[in-house]
Amino acid sequence: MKLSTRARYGTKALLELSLHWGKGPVLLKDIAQRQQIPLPYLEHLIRPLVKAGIIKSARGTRGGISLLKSPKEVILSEVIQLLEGSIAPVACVDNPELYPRSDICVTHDIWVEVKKAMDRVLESTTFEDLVLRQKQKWNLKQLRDRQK
Amino acid sequence: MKLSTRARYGTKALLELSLHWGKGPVLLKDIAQRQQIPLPYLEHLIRPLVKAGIIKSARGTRGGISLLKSPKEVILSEVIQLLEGSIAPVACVDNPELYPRSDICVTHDIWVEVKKAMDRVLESTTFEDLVLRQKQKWNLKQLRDRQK
DNA sequence: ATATTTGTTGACCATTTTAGTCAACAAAAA
DNA sequence: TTTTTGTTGACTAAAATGGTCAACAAATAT
Repeated sequence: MKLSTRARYGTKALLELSLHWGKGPVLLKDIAQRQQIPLPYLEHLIRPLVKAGIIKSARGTRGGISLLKSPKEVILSEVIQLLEGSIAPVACVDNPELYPRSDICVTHDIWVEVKKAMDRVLESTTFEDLVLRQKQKWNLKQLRDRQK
Repeated sequence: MKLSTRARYGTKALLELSLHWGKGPVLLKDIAQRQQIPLPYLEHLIRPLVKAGIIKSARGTRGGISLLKSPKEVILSEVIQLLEGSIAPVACVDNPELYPRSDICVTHDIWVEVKKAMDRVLESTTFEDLVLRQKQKWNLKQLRDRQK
């Protein structure tokens, strides 16, 4: 039940972009370095995000990638779906019609509930939320560091 | 983020045992056939459940496996943990101490929330619940079938 | 122009995980 | 002592994961 690195790296990249929102494009190279992601791998990861219209990319000297939407409009569940595919714990949750017995299968119902519980968290989280949380964390850390 | 077959098969096997609770041991062969699980695979799957004291096994002519606890006392989250390991979507949720940056990492916090949401479902579900749901489903199905 | 800096694409690959299989064995009961 | 079951450990095929690499394309700077 682990999330793939695709989803983890991808959300981190989008968080970087969200923190940089409104300040022009960010270099893939820089994201890769700051988030410890192999650059050639990151190049592949962002592709579905470009396709989905969440980010755009530009080549050349002042290129890089940047958010197309406001962080407020980028929902975590959507991003995970793009990078990871469905988070349903079992395939029959997504298309019960393929699994003839799922209508009398009680474990099926439980996995539906688990997925809904995950969705409630992921659908209620935007990248604006993550940005706000991040800034709070940094403030707290500064306070802690000054105490020493 | 898919559950492994271990967890799926294992919970199905335990559901079979729960439905049979109080009526003596069930043959692995029968569980394997009813739930479409390869017998030699099932033999391996049940081992952690025996070790954990949830079921016991007996060899020989009137052997098989049977529940040691009442279905009411067997919690789904515990079973999943035994068969699948932690359901935490990322490893740093389980031991943040190994990941130095998790205290300032906001994605970490989200994964914690996702895990908690899953746990709320899995920890509140016992195999008695599953048995009751199963019997309700069967009743409904009978009613539906009579309508035809 | 052309050199440099970026992103794009597709093919490739090593490692790990998953989902089993198989054979030899052990114990209980008929 | 034969039959019926579960036990154990070694083994394996296939798929998924997590990348890498090379050739290319487009923007910008000179």
